[in-house]
Amino acid sequence: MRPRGRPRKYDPDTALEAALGAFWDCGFAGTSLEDIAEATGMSRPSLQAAFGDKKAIYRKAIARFNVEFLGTLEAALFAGGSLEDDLVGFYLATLPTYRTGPDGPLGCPVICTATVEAAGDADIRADLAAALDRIDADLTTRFEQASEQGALAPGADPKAYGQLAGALLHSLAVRTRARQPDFDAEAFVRASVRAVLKI
Amino acid sequence: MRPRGRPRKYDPDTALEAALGAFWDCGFAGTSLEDIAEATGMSRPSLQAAFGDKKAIYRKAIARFNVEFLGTLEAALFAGGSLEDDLVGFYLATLPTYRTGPDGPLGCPVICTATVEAAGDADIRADLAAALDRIDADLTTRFEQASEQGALAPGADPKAYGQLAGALLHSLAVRTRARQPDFDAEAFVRASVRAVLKI
DNA sequence: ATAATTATCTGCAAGTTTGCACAAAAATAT
DNA sequence: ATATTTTTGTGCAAACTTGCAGATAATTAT
Repeated sequence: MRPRGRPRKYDPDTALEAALGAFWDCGFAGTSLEDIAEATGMSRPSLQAAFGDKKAIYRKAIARFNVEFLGTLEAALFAGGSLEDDLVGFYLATLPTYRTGPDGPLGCPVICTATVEAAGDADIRADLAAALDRIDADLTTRFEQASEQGALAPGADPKAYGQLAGALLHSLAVRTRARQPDFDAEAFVRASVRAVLKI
Repeated sequence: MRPRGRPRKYDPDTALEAALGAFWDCGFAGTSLEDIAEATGMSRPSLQAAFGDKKAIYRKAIARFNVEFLGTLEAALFAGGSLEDDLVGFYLATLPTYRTGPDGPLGCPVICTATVEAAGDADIRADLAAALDRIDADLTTRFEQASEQGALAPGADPKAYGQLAGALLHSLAVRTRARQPDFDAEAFVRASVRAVLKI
């Protein structure tokens, strides 16, 4: 059953996805409300009425991305394979996303655009820290699981390995957006996982 | 002997350092020429006459930072200690810089602010890629040196280890700016180095 | 039908941002 | 002294950005 007033012309979820695309390209400060309006097909006043000001739009778009993307990563990380396979699968699962973009790979919208704003904005900083924490926690859980199954060296600290593995993800995001000419993401992932797992 | 015309009121190097401070805080897009003028004490037209437009100021400020900072890091990396000590020293050498900032740690001005702009600006992207490449190359050289001295596993690829070690630096930059509440940079560095070196 | 509700659209007003033109100032060269 | 050179400073014009007010449209409730 429909709500009472005039029906929305645009689906909020679709609009947030389009808004994310704009922020992904140019970052928070580099994107104007006009850019977002163009990307979503909505007018500025409609955007503001639906989501709030620019910062609110940004945070909602990022939050929406995190739900979906981190879910995908967690599925890969806990796919039930060997530790090496699951880790490699975890990183490779980012690549279709990190490589999207109208004119080339844009990396991760959170790591590559929220980091700048984190210095001056406590809310965005907390959002970013929470996202990084969740990645660390997921990876730590996976290493704990591996440790229980004897797939990790006896004295190894799962939390330290979780943070180390998280670091690879951050770098992958940055390197993808920077487009280092000779960087091969797949080779980097496989070699790094093997090095970390002492294979 | 002085040059011919009216003497400069401000030292270009000092001005670029002040401009870097402004960009470090708010990023490229988030910093206005007025902000830079205030930080340097110069008027906007003087800034433009001395360095060019905003992008030119940014690139010169970043280039100046890179010369000094990467020099410091290289000195730590090739201090002549054990591989573990030199690597730990390399990362710890970043912390005084990464932790500076008027209201909290700001991370690395290159990794944390150039990455956003890299998507839309080929020049800044090339600058960033070159900086990341140089870090990778430095670390690779150090691992090659270690390999020759038998301090690395026989089959290990120094380039892969160089990229892995570079990744830790990228993450350190991002994490510092994000201020994860429970993140301990020194512990992260020591544990990660030990894990990578299979100790 | 009429009222009530919700969303959209047009337009404006205030503030920012940028780049440039032009005049003034401070030094050296002749 | 006068001209030349270089930097600095004031001011303006154009474009952009943002937020909001008020009108219009589309739907449901009575």
